[in-house]
Amino acid sequence: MNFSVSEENYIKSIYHLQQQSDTVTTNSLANELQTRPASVTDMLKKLQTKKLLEYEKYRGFRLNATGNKVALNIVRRHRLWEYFLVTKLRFEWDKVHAIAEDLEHVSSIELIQKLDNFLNYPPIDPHGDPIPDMNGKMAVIKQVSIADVPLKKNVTVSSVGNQSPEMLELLNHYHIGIGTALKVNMRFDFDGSAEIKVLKHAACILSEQVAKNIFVYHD
Amino acid sequence: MNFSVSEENYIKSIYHLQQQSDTVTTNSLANELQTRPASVTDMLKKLQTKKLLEYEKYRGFRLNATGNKVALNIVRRHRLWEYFLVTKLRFEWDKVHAIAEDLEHVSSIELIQKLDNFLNYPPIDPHGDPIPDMNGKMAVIKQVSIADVPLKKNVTVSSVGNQSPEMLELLNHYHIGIGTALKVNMRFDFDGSAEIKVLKHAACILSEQVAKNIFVYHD
DNA sequence: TTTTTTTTTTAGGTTTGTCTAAATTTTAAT
DNA sequence: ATTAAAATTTAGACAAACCTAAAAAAAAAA
Repeated sequence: MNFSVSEENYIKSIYHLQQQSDTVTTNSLANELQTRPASVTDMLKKLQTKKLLEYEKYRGFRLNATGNKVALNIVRRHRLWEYFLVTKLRFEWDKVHAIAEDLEHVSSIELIQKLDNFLNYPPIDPHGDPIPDMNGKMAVIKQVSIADVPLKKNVTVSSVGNQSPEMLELLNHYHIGIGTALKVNMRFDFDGSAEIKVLKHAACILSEQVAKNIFVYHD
Repeated sequence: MNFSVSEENYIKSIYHLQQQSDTVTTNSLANELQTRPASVTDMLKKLQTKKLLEYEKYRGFRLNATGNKVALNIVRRHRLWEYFLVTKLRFEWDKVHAIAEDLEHVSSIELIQKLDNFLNYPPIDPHGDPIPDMNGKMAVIKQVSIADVPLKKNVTVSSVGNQSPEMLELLNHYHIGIGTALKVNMRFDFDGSAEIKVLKHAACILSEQVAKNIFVYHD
């Protein structure tokens, strides 16, 4: 089934609000979408007719199994585009959300599959959130900072805590970005610094302050 | 200024129809957009208020300088996305139009600039049409087939005349695709076959039939 | 030059997604 | 348990983009 941009935005927002509280209220959704409660009620009726919601008047609502699947698909598209924008087009992390918000509504299934393949099936987006696969499954992610990851394990950078230009400068210098594969050779207890090795580049030392801000995942 | 998807589609279609005949008629535009003449008239009024058109009732219409700039920008987005879909996501040439039709309406300027940079500023899209630059300028393209290009010149594949699976198989085998840089080492008058060299691959011989179907450009 | 045909525009209606203001229901407070 | 406050829904409007049917203008034919 196919959904309008508006419908998709409602579905996605309901999904996000459900992560925090099981059922969602009209007001919170109106707030999330920067719209009016009356508009929300209108759309809820529509989504209910399309059988994506459990909804009882005045009682709140939640996505049913179908709605959840649809939501996960939208989230998948959003996060894949974010990953693309950061790793391929070299956008900075904080600039990609708005653009991905547009791109996510281009709903060709083949497009998204081929994009996923092109990006090498990344499990995590640049903000550290997991990317659902075709069936809506996402990896349960053991995301740790370089300060905590086991030594000698091959890991992949998933996100960075501090996005200041200064941090960016440092990361660029050491060839570290989202998706970079690296391993921690050793860690010095004296100051918490870590020696890391990025493929094809010389090993380098990161201070504890930096290490704590680089998050990685491993399988 | 920002335009709705509908407005953009009208602008783009007027631009395309103008390539053939200087002024455009209501009926031809309705036909191009698969819509009704009455709807076209409605939109023309709107585009006229937005000062993109020269339009006299019952007399036909055409884009003015501003409208033309807007149109070229949409064409630029469309063709860059087509190039992306074919060269990066490995879509076949005939499958990309519909998807690019959606992507072209995502109108972040920064997105398109970075995409252009990522793709290495391609001057020609996978159908052999020139890609306008930021200012709407496009290269006048000397597009020739491998059967006609001068020997020893560095050229880039811009499009392929025959898109059958058989042709694709052959091209893949020789590592030839849209954007591939190659040169023609020699050509045999006996049968019109050509020896070509693709970077990092062994030289190979293409029959005249194949050579005639591979179009290239050079600066 | 009339008449006929074709093209284009106007008039009025529909759908989607939004809004405001009023009514209703639920929740909280006295 | 009432009453007051907050949340939600209904009723009725509006803009964008489309539609059909009828009117008007231009082009073609007699």
